[in-house]
Amino acid sequence: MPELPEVEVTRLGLVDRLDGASVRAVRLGKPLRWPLGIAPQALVGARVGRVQRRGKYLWLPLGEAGGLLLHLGMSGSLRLEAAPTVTPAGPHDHFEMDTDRGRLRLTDPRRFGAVVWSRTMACAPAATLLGRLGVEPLSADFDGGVLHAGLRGRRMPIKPALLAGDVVVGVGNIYCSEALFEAGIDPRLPAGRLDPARCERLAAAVTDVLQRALAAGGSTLRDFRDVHGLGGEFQRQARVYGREGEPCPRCAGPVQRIVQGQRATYFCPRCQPG
DNA sequence: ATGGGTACCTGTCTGC
DNA sequence: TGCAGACAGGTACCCA
Repeated sequence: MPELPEVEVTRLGLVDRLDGASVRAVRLGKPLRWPLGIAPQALVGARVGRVQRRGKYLWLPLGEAGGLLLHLGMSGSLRLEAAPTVTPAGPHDHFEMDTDRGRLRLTDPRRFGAVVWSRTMACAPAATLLGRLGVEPLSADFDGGVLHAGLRGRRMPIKPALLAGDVVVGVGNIYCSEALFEAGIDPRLPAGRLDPARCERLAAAVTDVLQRALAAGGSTLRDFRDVHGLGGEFQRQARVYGREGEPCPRCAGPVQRIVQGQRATYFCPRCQPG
């Protein structure tokens, strides 16, 4: 997916344009990960509030009508098209919400994404999905201490441990490899073995990588688009992700690719000793 | 509690 | 050219 920067880029593109919009129609395409959980007509007439983000989830408040929890899965993106430019729904458009400010559309070829109705963020099903999420990496609450405390006792390698999202949210497969490279930490190191100094370096690297990605509009490997249909640029700045065999930008040795938990990890064995 | 594996689904690229 | 197989940004869930 869309990792945290891509979701935040999406949120930033929606928040002002949708704030106060009134819902005119809701249409569903093929089934997504879970059913919507409410009749689409029940949302007609609702007024949209300010879009929020928690981890990689977006929350679209709908006033009295509750709200929608959205996830972009692996291949999803949201577009907001103004009235004159609306295009017909394609085969991968699985959710559409017409408002007086334009049409919001979820395009998601792989359909790992989700749009789920919930009364509030604090009740099920939203609360269930959000309940296990760790700290927000771009908030003041996140630092090396949080990381160190959260990883204590874990024998799982740091790469999948960071990816799991229960200590810190939003660090997906690209940014995980990038942050570990920036911090000089071996992705295979057992998570609980990271000392406070390494945790401090890693927390700083996570924050830095995510902020730079956000500034670049996120990463577009294939599917991701912002609400205007534009791709992100961060993938060009990636130091190790997707660069197996290429020279490490620091030591010029070959970048290595390994598989951890069925996901590719890219790293430099010389610059990431532990 | 931790952690490993599986499942969901489609499109694209690689190698034979 | 055709086709099988690998691979892709995520994460809930089941089981050991």
